[in-house]
Amino acid sequence: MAPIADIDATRLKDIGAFEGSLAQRVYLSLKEAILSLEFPPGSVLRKGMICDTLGVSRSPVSEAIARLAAEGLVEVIPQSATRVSHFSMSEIREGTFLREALELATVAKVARDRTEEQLAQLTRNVRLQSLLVEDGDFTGFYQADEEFHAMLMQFTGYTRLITVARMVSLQVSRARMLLLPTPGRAAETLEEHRAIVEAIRDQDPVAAQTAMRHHLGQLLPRIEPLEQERPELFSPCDARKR
Amino acid sequence: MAPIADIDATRLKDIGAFEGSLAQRVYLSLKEAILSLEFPPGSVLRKGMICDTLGVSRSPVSEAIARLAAEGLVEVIPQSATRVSHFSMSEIREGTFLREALELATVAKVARDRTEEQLAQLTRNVRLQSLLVEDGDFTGFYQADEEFHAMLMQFTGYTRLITVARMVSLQVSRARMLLLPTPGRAAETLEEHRAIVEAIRDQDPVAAQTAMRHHLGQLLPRIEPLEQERPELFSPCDARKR
DNA sequence: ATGTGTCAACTAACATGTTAGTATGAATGG
DNA sequence: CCATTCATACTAACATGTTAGTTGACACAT
Repeated sequence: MAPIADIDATRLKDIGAFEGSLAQRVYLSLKEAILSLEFPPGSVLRKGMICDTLGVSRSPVSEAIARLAAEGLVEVIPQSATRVSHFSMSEIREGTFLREALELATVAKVARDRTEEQLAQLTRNVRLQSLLVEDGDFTGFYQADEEFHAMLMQFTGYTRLITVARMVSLQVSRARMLLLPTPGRAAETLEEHRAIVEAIRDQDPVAAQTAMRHHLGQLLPRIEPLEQERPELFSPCDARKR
Repeated sequence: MAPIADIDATRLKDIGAFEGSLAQRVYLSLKEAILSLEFPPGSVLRKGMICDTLGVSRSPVSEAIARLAAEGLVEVIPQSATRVSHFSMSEIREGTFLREALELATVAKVARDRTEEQLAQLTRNVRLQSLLVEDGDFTGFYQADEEFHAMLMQFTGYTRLITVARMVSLQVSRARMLLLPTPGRAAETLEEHRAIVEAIRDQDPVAAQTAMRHHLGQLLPRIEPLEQERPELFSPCDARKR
């Protein structure tokens, strides 16, 4: 009768797998566990346990948690506890809004300023996606998809763009983990990517934005049903204790 | 001959003026000093000195500095020092790009979904701006300007939007401090705001975006000359030591 | 049985001690 | 006189000790 507020597991990826300062590595390890839903929404993070598991002191752990809190991945209740944030449909909607704003600006700029080399890279990526769809390699397709969008942002020449885009749509990325990819959807996605690349090829910013808007518009309707299907992952459903 | 890498002053606003945790207050105090250019770009932040000045220990100061580093306001050289970031024209350009992306999405949504009450608030704000221009109250006008944009973002119903917009254009805000407001520019700005509100009144998203794009486009050309006028504030000018 | 007050245990927040990496400058060799 | 080395001093990064606020359970009164 109490999976309501459960404790986190000790299956954090070892910090040796990452690089950078201790705090950075702890941050990445925790972030991965949260985004992969290995730490489910609502579960409690105990500093002491994390320190023991990872074999570090509380300083780097505190810094890591502070960053996660700033990004909204965890909620820290002062002097009491810190737990993994629940999903919130309003936050997810906001994330898609912000991401769309950035992606539209990105794709318009790239359509205007693209080089032949950049176009070739995009075309190559889409061809790779095509192969992966044929092979039914969804994991590979997911990666290629991510890379496609990252590539676009990189082509703007704005280095922080990817970082900001990742941050604003963190909740969306996490919710996306619950969506199992289907052959049909992957094929559709591929076509949407093709349309974007074609508009970029033609250096038509308006068409590129339209295609991107359509592409991004597919995600939210697929996430929304989750609120009914998995209500325990969302926030305002419970008036449990007290 | 060494204003090259100078030390920071002790004129931080007392943390008693802020609220929240110690770390939060230290963060706000430092941020204010950096954004107001009281800590000039390139100056070195010493943890010890900050601790003494503010009367706190290194923990909250470290957390505050970590946050400032994440936002790009300071650069920390591992094991060595942390200094206030220089201006970087490329970062400022990127900031304006990101801000424009967000403001355009914002204004389009508000133009679509606005209520009468929201329109009234915007109109009221613009009328206030008009008065302030007449009175030559530039400080007040600056605040009303900020409020105008904040209001728009608030009207979207997306709560993080303001935060994200502030963050991505932090460098721009800081650079803007070097621009002294002129009567002419304030009057122009007022007209641009009027155009935006009119498009929102007509619920015309495209016109609203056009007006907003024009409005935001005024800023960068006014910042760019600063790179020549105040080269010491910018980064890539020096190959000093070693 | 139920609402209330007290208390003990636990946590984040803060303070302080320790370590290790970097930069500076003096001493030395070319 | 200039380059190189090496020792020293200083810093951020990390570890650990301390404080104070919150929570939940239990006792007790109603």
